[in-house]
Order: sequence, then C-alpha cells, then structure tokens
Amino acid sequence: MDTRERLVETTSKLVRKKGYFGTGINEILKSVEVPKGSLYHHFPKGKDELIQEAILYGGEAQMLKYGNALRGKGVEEGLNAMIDVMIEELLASNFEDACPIAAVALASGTIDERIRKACDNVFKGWQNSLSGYLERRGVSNAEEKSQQLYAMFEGAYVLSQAHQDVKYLLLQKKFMKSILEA
Amino acid sequence: MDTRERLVETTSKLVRKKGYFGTGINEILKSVEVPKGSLYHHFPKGKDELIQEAILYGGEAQMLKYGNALRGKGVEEGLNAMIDVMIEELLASNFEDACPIAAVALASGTIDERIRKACDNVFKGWQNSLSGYLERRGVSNAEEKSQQLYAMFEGAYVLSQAHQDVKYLLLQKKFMKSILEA
DNA sequence: CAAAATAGACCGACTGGTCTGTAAATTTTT
DNA sequence: AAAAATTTACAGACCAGTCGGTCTATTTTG
Repeated sequence: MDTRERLVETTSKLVRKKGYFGTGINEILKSVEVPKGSLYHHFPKGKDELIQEAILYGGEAQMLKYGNALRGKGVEEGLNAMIDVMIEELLASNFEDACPIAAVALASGTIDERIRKACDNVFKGWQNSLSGYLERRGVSNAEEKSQQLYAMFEGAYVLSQAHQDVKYLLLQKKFMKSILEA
Repeated sequence: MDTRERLVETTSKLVRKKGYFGTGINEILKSVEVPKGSLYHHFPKGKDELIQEAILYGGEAQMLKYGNALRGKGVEEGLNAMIDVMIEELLASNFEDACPIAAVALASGTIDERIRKACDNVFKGWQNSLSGYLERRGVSNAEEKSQQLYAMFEGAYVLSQAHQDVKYLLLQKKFMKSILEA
C-alpha cells in the first residue's frame, strides 16, 4: 500500500472519531509514520484536500459495506442487516466511531465549501443506492421512502452513539415496516 | 447580563457551528470581549467546564423552544410546529447551526466523559419531554414512539443541514403519522 | 478592608504550512 | 545501451500563528 493511500485511509479513520477540527495533520503524520514533505507532495493544498479525499474514501467504503449487507436479500431482511452493520461498528469502536460523513458534515457550514459538497455527494450516493434497492424489490414510492429511511438510520446512529446504547438502532428494525407500508 | 452568562451563551452559539474542537477559547474571548482571567475565574477547569455548561444551556434553550411549539396543540399539529422550529433555525443560520448537542456528541467518544454525559442528559430530557407530551394526548406506546420520532427528527436535521435543503425535515411531517399510528 | 471580578502579559505545546534538500525512478538525449 | 536531464517521492528542519492554560496585578464591589 503506497504512502498516498495510507494517508487517506488513516485520515478517514481519525476524522470519524474526532471530526474535521479535531484531526490534526501532525497526528495523521505520526500515525502513518510519514514525514510532512510527503503529505504536501501528494496533497499540495494541504489538510482540506486530504480530508476531502478521506471523506469520499470513507463514504465509498461504507457504501460497500451496506451494499454487501443488502445484496440478495428481501427488503426487510436487507435493511435489518444494514442496521446490524451500524450496530457492529459502534460496538467494535467502543462508540467512538461516528457516521464517517456526519462527523464532518455537522461543521461543514464553517469549512471549505468543497468539503461540504463532498459530504453531500456521499450522502446522495448512499440514498440513491438504497432507493434503487427498494425500487428493484417493488417498493412503492421508493425515492421518498429511501430518504426517510436514511434520515431514520442516521438519527438512530447519532443517538445510539451519544447514549452509548444501540437501542435506537434496534428500534429502527421495528418501525421500518411502518414506513415501507406507508 | 453578567460575564459568566455571556460566556456560556456565546460558547453555546459557537459550538453549534464548529463543534468542540473547532471552538477555541481565544475566539470565545474575542467574541464576548472578555479577558482570559475572567474566563478562568468563572470556570477554573477551563474549556471543558465551559463547554459542558454551554451544552446544558443550549439544550435547555432548545427544549424551551420545542416546548413552546408543542404547547396547547394536538399531536400532529404540535410535532409539525416543532419541525418548523428546526427548519427556521437552519434557514436563519444559512445552514450553519447544527443541532446544538449533536455538534459535540459526535466527537464525544474522544473528549472528557463528562461532556458526553452532558449531551446524554440533554437528549434524555428532550425525549422524556416528548414522551410525556405524547402520553398526555393518549398516544399508545408513547415512550418508544418518542424515541423513534427523535431519531427521525435528529437524522432529518443532520441530512437537511448537510444537503442545505430542508426537504428531509419536511418529509417528517408526512411520515410521522405512520409512526404515531403504528 | 476583604472578596469578587476584571485585566492581560506570558508560557510551552502544538497548529497547518513552507522550504530546502536528497534519493530514486523515469525520460530524454547521444 | 550509456549518460544526462528531469520528474517523482521521501525527509525533516523550520516558520509564524494559535492553542489551552497560568500567573500576577489591578479594579470593582459589598
């Protein structure tokens, strides 16, 4: 794995735990064991450029996880598996890993606009992917329902992390039926 | 308004825009026009103590807003008014103001545990308040439904902010019925 | 007077970023 | 193919500025 890729991956991990401002480049450098010159060689525009790429990288990785969970399953079964992915991530990280995008998106209004756009695009990708999934399985009004399900899952993720209790995510398994049948 | 209170209020505002790490004490001091000595007189333990108080303050202020929106209205009407409060806040701040608690809670796993507890308590207060509201209006299974509604609203807030589009919040007005009737 | 509050100079640590330099690759020229 | 020139990548000392925090001195209040 080359230097550039390791920088992006590690940044993605750190950003998830501490957000944009909480993740310093010196910390990244120390973690990857790479000198400063290398970072600014690969990312001439510095921190913003690196984090933007890390967001896209992390978002894509997450989408793959969700895609694997959904693949080849019925609607409810697939969505349940997707929620299980979130639950496992919270537990595995001792509730330190936030949703990789939300961790930055919440402060995005005060950061470089391109970073907000990157968050926006990742969210849109997730939602489109889910929308297609629902549609292929004959769910009516798939576009709107996928938006609603994402809002629910996102909120449950945030609350479960803050409370250090996965009950909010588990609750989604119960209430998703009401949305799908609406 | 005395110094201490102004410090807490301003910190609450700044934290909402930039989170825990993004809000520096020098910036707070400059904004409130107060010298450092005053801050450390009122908050001997420094930044953590100040932010912890700002979280509680901001959370309470938000609860009052929601309470006013709900008061004396029927279930759906009240919840719609509550969503309107969120929408107005996003628009008024040009999508810069996040949910005051989520802005910190997402990184809380890496900060002082007391700050996470403060976030936790505010969230619990909101949810209990909503739970009572639903119960008084004869909604069945009020506890669980209030948890679900909060998860939905929280997620819609995050997504609407990230996309700079209030459609996710508006969508809640449509789907809340499915939850209430479940 | 004493206590509370204000005031800000000052501290070491750390911030993101620049700069100069070296060592391999890769390409160009002969 | 060998030599020369150029580009890519790695390396880290160094910079001004800011971080959160301490400390002492002064002013205000009761």
